[in-house]
Amino acid sequence: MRKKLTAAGWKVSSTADFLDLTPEESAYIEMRLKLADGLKRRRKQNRLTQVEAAKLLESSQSRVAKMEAGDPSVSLDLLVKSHLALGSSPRDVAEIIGAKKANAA
Amino acid sequence: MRKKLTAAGWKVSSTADFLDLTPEESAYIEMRLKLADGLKRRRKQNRLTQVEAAKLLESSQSRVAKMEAGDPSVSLDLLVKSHLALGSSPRDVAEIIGAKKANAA
DNA sequence: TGACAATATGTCATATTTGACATATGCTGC
DNA sequence: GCAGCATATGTCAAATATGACATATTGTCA
Repeated sequence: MRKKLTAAGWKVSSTADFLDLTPEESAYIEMRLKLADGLKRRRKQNRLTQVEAAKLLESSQSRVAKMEAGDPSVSLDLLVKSHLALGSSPRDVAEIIGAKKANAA
Repeated sequence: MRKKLTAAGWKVSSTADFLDLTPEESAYIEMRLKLADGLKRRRKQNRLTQVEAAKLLESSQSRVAKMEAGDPSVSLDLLVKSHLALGSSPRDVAEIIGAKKANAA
C-alpha cells in the first residue's frame, strides 16, 4: 500500500506534491483533508463504525466513507457539520484546520 | 438600527439568544457568522468594493453581499474559498472560527 | 480455505448552492 | 430635491452535493 494516498478524486498526496494547483486551491484541499482525517479520528475515539456514525449523522455509510476519504463530492459544510455532530467543538475544528499537517500515521 | 442583527434567514442575533436550535446547530451558525464577518473585514482591509471582490472571486456582487450577511443560501465552502481568495491563510480561517465572538462593532 | 464485519466505490434521483440578473435601499455630496 | 455609488434582496436556470442503494474490497478470525 505504501505512501500512495492520492486522496481520492483529486490525486493529491497529503504530504506536499500537488499538481498545478494555485496556493489557494492547495490550501483549500489541505483544509478538507485535515477535516476528513480529523473526522475519522473523532469517529474512532467514539468507537463507532461508519454505519453507526452514519445513523448519528442521518446519512449513509457510503457518504461517511467518502467524508473520511476527503472525496471531492463531500462539501466542507458536511465535513464541519459531521464534526460538530460527533462531538467536536468549533475550537476543535479550528485546531484541526490550523494544525500543521494532516498525515494519518 | 440598534443591535437588531437578526442575521438573515435564520433570525439569529449573534449575541446569544437563539430560538430552539440544538447546540450543534447554533455552533454551526456561529461559525458561519464569524466567517461572514471576517470576510467583510478582510475585504475592507483590501479596500475593495463588493463589486471588485466579486470580480476577484469570479462571483457576483449580490452573492458577496449574501456571504457577508451570513445568508443561509451561502455554503461554508464558498465562505472559506472566498477567505482564501482574499488572502486569508488557513491559520487565519482557523483563528476566525476559534475566536470568541463574531460581533461587528 | 470461508464466513463475516467494516470500509470503499459507483451510480442515480432529489435537494441544495451557484452566478447572474433585476431591482430596491442606503449613503454622500451637491 | 437628485445624481452616483455601494450594498442589499428576490428570483431563476444551471451546477453541484446529498442520501440511498448496489456492489466491491479489505481485513480478521476460525
